[in-house]
Amino acid sequence: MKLLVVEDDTTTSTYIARGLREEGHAVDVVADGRDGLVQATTGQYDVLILDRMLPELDGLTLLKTLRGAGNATPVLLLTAMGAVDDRIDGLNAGADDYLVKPFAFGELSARVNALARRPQALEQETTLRAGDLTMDLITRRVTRAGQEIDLLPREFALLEHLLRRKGRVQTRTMLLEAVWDISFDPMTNVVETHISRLRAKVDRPFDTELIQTVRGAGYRIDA
Amino acid sequence: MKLLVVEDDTTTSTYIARGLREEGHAVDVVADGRDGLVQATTGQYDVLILDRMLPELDGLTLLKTLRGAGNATPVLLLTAMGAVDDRIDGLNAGADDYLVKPFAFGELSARVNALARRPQALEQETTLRAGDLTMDLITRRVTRAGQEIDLLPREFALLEHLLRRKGRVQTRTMLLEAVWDISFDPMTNVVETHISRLRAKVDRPFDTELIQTVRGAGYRIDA
DNA sequence: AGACCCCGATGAAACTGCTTGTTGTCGAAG
DNA sequence: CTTCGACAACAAGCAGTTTCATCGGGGTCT
Repeated sequence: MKLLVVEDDTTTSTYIARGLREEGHAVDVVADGRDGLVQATTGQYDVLILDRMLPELDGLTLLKTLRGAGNATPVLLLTAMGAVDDRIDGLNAGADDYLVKPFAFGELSARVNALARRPQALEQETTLRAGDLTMDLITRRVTRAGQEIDLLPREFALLEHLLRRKGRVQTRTMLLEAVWDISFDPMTNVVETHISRLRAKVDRPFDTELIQTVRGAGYRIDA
Repeated sequence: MKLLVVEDDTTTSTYIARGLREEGHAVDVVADGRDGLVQATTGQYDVLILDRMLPELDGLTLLKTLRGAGNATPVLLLTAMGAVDDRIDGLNAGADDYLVKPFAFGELSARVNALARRPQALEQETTLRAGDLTMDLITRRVTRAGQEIDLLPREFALLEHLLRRKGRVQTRTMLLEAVWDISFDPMTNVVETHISRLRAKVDRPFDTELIQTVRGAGYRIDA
């Protein structure tokens, strides 16, 4: 199993790394957040072990960035603080599990194994992603490249529908049915109108366009 | 170490109990929530292992009741569901850790030991916060920017509910269910009314607004 | 009586869908 | 190869509708 440890305290990181290697894993170690992000995005890891407090780039930010980029590698967050709030922040940021320092090595090992074993994307239900776009269905927040976008209810519904069938073309009829709940052609261009508005908020301010029109067929979202 | 297992599925409970006894712990087992509550409050346990779904009295309710009564025994929550939301609910209710079924015994053991080792009462969430707002659930005091705000009972309940799910949008229906305990639409604007009153006390006198309306969806609190 | 809460009315603001005019794309004819 | 026409998609403005905020009256419980 290939693991990445991002931890600035060398005492801790060598302790973790040695233990995991003894269990037969391939372990990479980096000491700051920026290197961590690079390494995490380029290497194919089974689990990331991430300290919350890091130089250069804080662990939570790193995690958010990673998730924002669509990376779903299981993350175990190490935190020095034990307050519930911190855990919640961690889970919200996209961590799959957390561990409060100090911890026994056996505990870390158990959790790492649990994470690797767990069928991924079991969580995902609450957040939809496409490229650098994130849509959180619970908080009802949409962000792209870290920037928050606020959408009107209909726009939100439309984007949600498109994201849920990412990559597949949705015809006007399908969209009318799903988002407007009408099964006849209203003889107007409601769909086009709303796609246009959605684009103005979601695509226009950024460099790559996520919402694509398939002429003669419909629309599709794709990274 | 003295442990209590509250679990209705006998297969699981005997599996857990046997394992823990082999490690030299004293283990009591009860099969429903009501017995669990009685046992937990009377016996002096080091850790409680609590199933989330229980007959008679649901695990989460049990936990809340226990915490409400000032009992700070570390609790490990077992949950069948893996969604982040459930974990957050669990942690909010006062759990110290959770474990998603199915799990390896070693994992359970590691966590139980970790909980017992951990200096207690470090958690005990009695205050909710959002930005410069503080809500103390014991003294029932709410302050913002150092200034005390007094709320009517319903307003207090509403704010508490929103704070407990900080960041997440709560629909009118959810609020009616949770704060008013009614599961039908009363066809009136009770919620809006109380939100309005709450805002007058909590937001209006200050510069940033914590209570946000998400048009077409509901309300959300956020710093 | 007092405190608290629900209700209905009212006005304001937000949202949506339509209309209209513009731009873009494709294919066939010149 | 270019031009033109038809059709598809887009964008902006406007107006009807829906949703929300606020207020005061009246009911209810203590």
